[in-house]
Amino acid sequence: MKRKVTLKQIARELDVSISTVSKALRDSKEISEDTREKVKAFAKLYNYRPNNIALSLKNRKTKTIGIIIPEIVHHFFSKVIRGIELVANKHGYNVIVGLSNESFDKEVINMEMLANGSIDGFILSISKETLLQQDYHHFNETISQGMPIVMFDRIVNEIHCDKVIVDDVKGAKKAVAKLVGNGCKQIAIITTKDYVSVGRLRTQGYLEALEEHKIQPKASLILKVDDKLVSEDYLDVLEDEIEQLFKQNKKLDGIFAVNELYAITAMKVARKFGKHIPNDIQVIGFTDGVLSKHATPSLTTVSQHGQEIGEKAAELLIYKLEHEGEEEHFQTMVIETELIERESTK
Amino acid sequence: MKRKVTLKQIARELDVSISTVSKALRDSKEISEDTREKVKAFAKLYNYRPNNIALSLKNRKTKTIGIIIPEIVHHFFSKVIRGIELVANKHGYNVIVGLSNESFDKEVINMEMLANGSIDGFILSISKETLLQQDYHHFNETISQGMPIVMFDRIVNEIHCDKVIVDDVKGAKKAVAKLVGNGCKQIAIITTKDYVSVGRLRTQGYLEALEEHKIQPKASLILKVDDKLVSEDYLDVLEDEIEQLFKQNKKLDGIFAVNELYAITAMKVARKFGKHIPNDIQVIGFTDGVLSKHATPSLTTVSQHGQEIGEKAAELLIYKLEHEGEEEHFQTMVIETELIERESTK
DNA sequence: TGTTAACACGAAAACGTTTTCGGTGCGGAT
DNA sequence: ATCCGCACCGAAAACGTTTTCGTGTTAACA
Repeated sequence: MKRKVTLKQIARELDVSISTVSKALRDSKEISEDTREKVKAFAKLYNYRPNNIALSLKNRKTKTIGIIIPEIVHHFFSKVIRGIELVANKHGYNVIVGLSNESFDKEVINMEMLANGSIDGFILSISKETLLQQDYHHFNETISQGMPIVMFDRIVNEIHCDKVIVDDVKGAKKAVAKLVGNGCKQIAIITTKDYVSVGRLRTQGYLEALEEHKIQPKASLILKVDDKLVSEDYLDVLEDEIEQLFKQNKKLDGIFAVNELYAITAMKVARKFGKHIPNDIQVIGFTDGVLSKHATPSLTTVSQHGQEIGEKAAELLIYKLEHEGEEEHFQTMVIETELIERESTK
Repeated sequence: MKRKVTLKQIARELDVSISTVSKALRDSKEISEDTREKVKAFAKLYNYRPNNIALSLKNRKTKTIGIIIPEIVHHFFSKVIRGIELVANKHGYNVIVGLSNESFDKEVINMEMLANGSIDGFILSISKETLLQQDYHHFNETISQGMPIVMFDRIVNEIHCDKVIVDDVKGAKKAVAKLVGNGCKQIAIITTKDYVSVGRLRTQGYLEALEEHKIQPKASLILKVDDKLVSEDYLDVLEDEIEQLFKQNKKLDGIFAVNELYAITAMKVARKFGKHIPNDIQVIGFTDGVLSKHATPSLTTVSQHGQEIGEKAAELLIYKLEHEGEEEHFQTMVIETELIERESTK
């Protein structure tokens, strides 16, 4: 077991000073051709690589980006990570991920752990619990310490930082307009409780679309599920609630669901009620997921372009990191959604 | 913007030495009650937190685990990460992830980037390209530098390190035995080309199960797809190949697929051929995926317990890290698979 | 011969910690 | 008066770099 070789060891072996070795390796003109060659040869032989930690300490830059997300077993979030990793790597950065698991405490702890020198900046999506408690002190504190943050998807306006979001309202409008255009008269929405920003925005889009098409919204067509139900364990409860929706609206012929699972479950319920998709009832989901593509029938969906979100977020952050000291100016980037038409609509 | 406060600043403000501050904060008996209180109060006021990088440099430990996986947009891998993160955090470790994207070069580059001091050890799953080229020098090099590695899922026996795997052979046998037990006479396997270890092992399990039940394997029942086809873009090609399988075996009544996508696609093809699942043909997949659960019909599958794999891998690694110097002894941990029965089998 | 400039290299500081090893001052014992 | 021990604190090294500044040697030049 040969430990990693350091400048000091090379210096000792070659009987020169540490500075000479360092300079030689960095091709400084100060060092004679002769010693430069000698040092380089030796370094190559022993496979010398500068120690990242020492460099980080010296430069006060870690070349590392911290990611905090609520959950990683999730198609959307993993796509975002992929996007971040892609451009981070291209710029010589690494990514270190922390999972909040939708918990406020874990979010805070994770951020504190990373903020003490381990990373140069954050890219994050806020946990549900944090959104619920509306306690954002940890974001403000890290920002005030000079550490830039980029938020994506689940954001809050109060925080002064760069943001990358999807136009949830517009995406939802597109979907609902599609249903209307396809002849649906009774369009329901299956959404989450209001405190999660994206649920609220998509509901807003639903309402706006109805209004634009002069359709009176009906309370019975708006199903707000507790979003613990996304966690796959409460599937039965979710199914029950959707069944109620069907029973209360016999003439239901269109469903817009704010996520993939709700949509898939709605299709399952529809089938149970003997309704044919898309002839009797049409369904549109909202997500980047893998379920939509491979379900039967495959699901028409509003794609969020998770990877692109990640890429943009990383670009914004890295720009901030490499242009420090310039006047602060935060932007909110909106990624266009795309309606991907599949078999669940006409 | 107030930068993070350091020991030196506290020392200057309080007119004591750096050492005194450090000791006071760590409750050293060397420092008088008085100054201890004073220092602590000041530190608390300015929200002092020791700089991780400096600590890492001093201790030559980063308390960080490097993960290298081929792909993150993948249910199995993200579950593994979740497991790793869980126990890592419990022990005060962070995780930093690198994606090889199934490329040998990216795997090497990522490892080199992290091995220079950024992390204490690796948890990784080998990329397909690496398995194909059988070039494992980067693993051996990092190990010989004293950095422990734990491999999971896709491993090679040549490398001397801890490993966490699923009993692919046994899992496959369970699945095929189930099909046999359910009365299937013509059981096909849809698998990958041989160089990916898991595909090979699962095929082996398939063959062993047949043998145990005195069934002659037939070459036409073994479909080896190029595994670029998992990438969702070659779906049509995959579908074609499976159609050929159906055409060549009119009496096909059981399918064992080595991953979720193959299984789902097989069900799609079956439906196209007018076969009813599970009455005419039964299907079993191999994975932890989300598709299986929500497909119609839902898919009977061999679960790999990805999260548990991650947890065990992290435990192995952390044990190694915290018991350095003890005699080397590598173990290979086998996580039991579980056959989850759903609607695609009788 | 004395001055200067170029060249080649080393010492040391700095990044932020922790820890070892010495102090200093003081009270009590001899 | 001398010595010892104790309580309290600081200097300095160490982790591995990079970089600034200084210094010695040599050759060129007046």
